[in-house]
Amino acid sequence: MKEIPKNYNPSESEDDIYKLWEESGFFNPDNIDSSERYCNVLPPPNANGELHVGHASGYTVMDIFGRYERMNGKKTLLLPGKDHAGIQTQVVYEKKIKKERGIARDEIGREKFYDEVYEFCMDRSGYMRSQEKRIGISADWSREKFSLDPDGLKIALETFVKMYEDGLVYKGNRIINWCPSCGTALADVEVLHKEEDGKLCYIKYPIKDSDEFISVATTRPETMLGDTAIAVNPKDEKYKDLIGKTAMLPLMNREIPIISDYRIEMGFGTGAVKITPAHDPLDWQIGKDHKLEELQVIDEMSEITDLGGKYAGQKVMEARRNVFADLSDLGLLEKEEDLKINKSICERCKTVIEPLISKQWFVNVDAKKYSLKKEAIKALKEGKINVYPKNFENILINWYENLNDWCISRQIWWGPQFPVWYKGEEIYVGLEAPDGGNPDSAKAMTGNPDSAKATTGEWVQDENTFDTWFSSGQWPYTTLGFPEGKDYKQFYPTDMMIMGRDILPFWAARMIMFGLYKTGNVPFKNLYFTGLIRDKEGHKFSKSRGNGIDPLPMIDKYGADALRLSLVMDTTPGQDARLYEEKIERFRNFTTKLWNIYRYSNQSDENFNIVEEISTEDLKTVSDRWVVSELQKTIQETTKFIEAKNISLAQEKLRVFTWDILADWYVEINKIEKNAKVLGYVFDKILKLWHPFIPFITEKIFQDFHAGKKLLMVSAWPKADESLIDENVSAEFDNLKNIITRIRNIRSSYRIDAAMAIDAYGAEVSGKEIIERLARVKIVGSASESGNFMRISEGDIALDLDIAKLIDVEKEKTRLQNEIKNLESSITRIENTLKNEKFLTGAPKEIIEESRNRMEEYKSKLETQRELLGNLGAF
RNA sequence: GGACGAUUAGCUCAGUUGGUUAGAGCGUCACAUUGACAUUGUGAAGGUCACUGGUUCGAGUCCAGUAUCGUCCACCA
Repeated sequence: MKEIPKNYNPSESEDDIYKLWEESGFFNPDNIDSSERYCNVLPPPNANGELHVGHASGYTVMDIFGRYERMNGKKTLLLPGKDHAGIQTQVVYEKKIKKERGIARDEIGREKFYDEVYEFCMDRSGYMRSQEKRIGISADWSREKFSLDPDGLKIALETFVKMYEDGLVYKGNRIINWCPSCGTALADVEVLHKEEDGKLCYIKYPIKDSDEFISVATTRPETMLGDTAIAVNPKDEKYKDLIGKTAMLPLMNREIPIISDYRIEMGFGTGAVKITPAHDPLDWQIGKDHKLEELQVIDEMSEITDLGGKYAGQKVMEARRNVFADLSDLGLLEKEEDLKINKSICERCKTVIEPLISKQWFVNVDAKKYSLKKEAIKALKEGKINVYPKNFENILINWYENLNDWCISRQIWWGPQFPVWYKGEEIYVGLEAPDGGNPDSAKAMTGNPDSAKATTGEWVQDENTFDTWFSSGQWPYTTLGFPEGKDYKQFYPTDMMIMGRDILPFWAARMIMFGLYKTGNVPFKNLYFTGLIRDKEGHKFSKSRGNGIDPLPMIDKYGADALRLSLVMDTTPGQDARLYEEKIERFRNFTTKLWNIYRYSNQSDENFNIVEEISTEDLKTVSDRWVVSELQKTIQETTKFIEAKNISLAQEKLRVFTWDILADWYVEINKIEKNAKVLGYVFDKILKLWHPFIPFITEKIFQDFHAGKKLLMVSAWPKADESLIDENVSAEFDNLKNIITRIRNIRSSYRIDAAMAIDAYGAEVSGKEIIERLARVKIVGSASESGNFMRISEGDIALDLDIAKLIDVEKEKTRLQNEIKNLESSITRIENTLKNEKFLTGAPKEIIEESRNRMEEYKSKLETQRELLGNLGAF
């Protein structure tokens, strides 16, 4: 007999198991012979850090589906990769060199900086890959991609060229979000809004040729230097007479018109607004519509420009104080109020955003020739993508409907440069530099992309780099090798995409738009959102809070399987879930349980082996038939739930079968009525059913039987054998089960010592030994005609328990009376339902039939209980 | 302001196309060391499914509204 330790030790075997899988070659779909395919291009984590629990959660879901499909015999590809993550990585690396070497990127220079960051990403990628393997993800590492790999990048840049030709991208002056710290423009989605305490400052602007004033309210007094109008709502009675007049801009002594615009809210502040088109998004819109001048008074370094008069050169905050003081001296400061203001901050470095006008590259998401957003909405509405959970489809559509043009140029160094060249006024867009060009001639950045316009007579490449999401939005087909790659041809459109709900607008939405535009097809057929993982109190994990759970120590301590279960069990797609150590521990306990079923099986029979097929002749007892029948139902239901992408319910079904049915009942009974073949058969099936969820322990056990000759990973997913489903066995087994439970109940409620066997009478009772053992009774003789016994019965099993001396008769009477009352009310309820004409005509036949049966069942139970109550009178 | 989500046992959460007496884990209480497992077993207590109305033979589930909490988007100068 094999010596099997009491507990499964994950850290001892997980690495070996993973190696076994990897060396088998079956992570690579080329080694699977099948006409069916399954592909999930994995979301590439940012190659600048390490794996966190959010990655682990996503990978677990991806791996569950991937392993399931592989066991179903499909050529299965989980394609891993890493993303260069432009701004974020640049920020991370700048911090690193600042800390370690005390230098800034300018001191290194663009080219060298780029090379260093590249090396850094390669290093981090390697580390992260090792972490990903520890989660157990069955990805094909031979195909691993990096977002700056030349092949994939070329495809992504070709898209830009195509979009340029189709008029879907343009370079233009628009107001953008400028991060003074990162020194780059940002897309709207890269800006966070944070509410803070601030001041609302009321300034009086004199009306020209009058001694009157008009008051405006602002949270940023310094921007008044760039005011080119004052706007009021046309319906505002208060200002009706002032529309069309001219105000004098204090400090600058500039004449500005008073205009009317419907976007001005009458109730807020004074109802009059200073308009600074160059430094506020709404003002910019209004300025465009009213053809106002745009005066840039703040530059990319957050300093006042020459247009700011005597404040030129001052930092924004400094200018604010000075403007404030000067207005105060002039008596033009009316008052100041406290106000909650919504500050825009950079997602990556948390610096306050400076809205300013800049010449940037934009994607026109609603172009005449091809509307990216409308095509995406259309595809969704046509049901080309199954979205899990379903309601996220509405969120996506809503997001598209509100989508504005997308700024894709960044003034950072880390990332792919625009395939655009300039010579004087000429512009060339294409993958290769035109003749005479010198693509390596990038110069130091000034923040103004126009500086790339060389005047030297040579072609000079645009210095801008792409927004990361421009390339990652194309990930599904760039990684597969659009349009001629073998993988593209066999795996696109992919089957599954899984991501956290927080990156829906960044990523899911863009992949759909790009996929449809470039390939004419959706990038994936199923889109599954996970919720966010939060801490025990429901807070988001964050570095500053220090409440994150690092997945790797958890794997060390409890095993990857336990972590996987804790991340996906009892969860709903798109719904946030909490994670904490006790929860992981609880699932570790489950793996121990599974292990011990295995251990028991070996101990009970020295030739124990797993068995793939079984026939009805092998089923000797009610319990055998019951457990095998229940197993078939479990196979059916588990499969059904996975197909419906409901992994949580699939696992719940399996857990109930494994723990409640198999371990707590069948294994206990098996100790008396041994049937190693049935046990081996059931065990084989649960190993397979559990494998996608907990791959390590299941494979480990499987290898104990197969010693590397066969892999559980590529074993066939079980199919239910309907001939083994016995519709009647459940009721039959329930009699046995219920009688045992009844006795246990009696023991518990009357405090009968668990160690003491209760004498009972009922010699011919079926399942005698099982009842004796599991309920700890001693059947000492036949039922007698008389005597102070408590009779219990379930179906055809009846026992007389000799416990008169041990129990409290009154208590038992009360219990029986209560049960009788419950049964009576249930019966009355069903009777009324069955009397209801509408129910009889409206409800399906099965339901009516079920109700009738249930009523019969209750009635027979009621009779028994009444009889028992009567018997008690004898005591 | 717009969109979306949540509200079910003390806590954390499941609950499939509407159909038994609404479930699990943890926690609590009582008992147990019986041939795997104390990382265990047995049993118990604990819920007017947020509220109001509607549809239906039948509602935790569908519809409308209300309340509270939360998320995202837009944004008030």
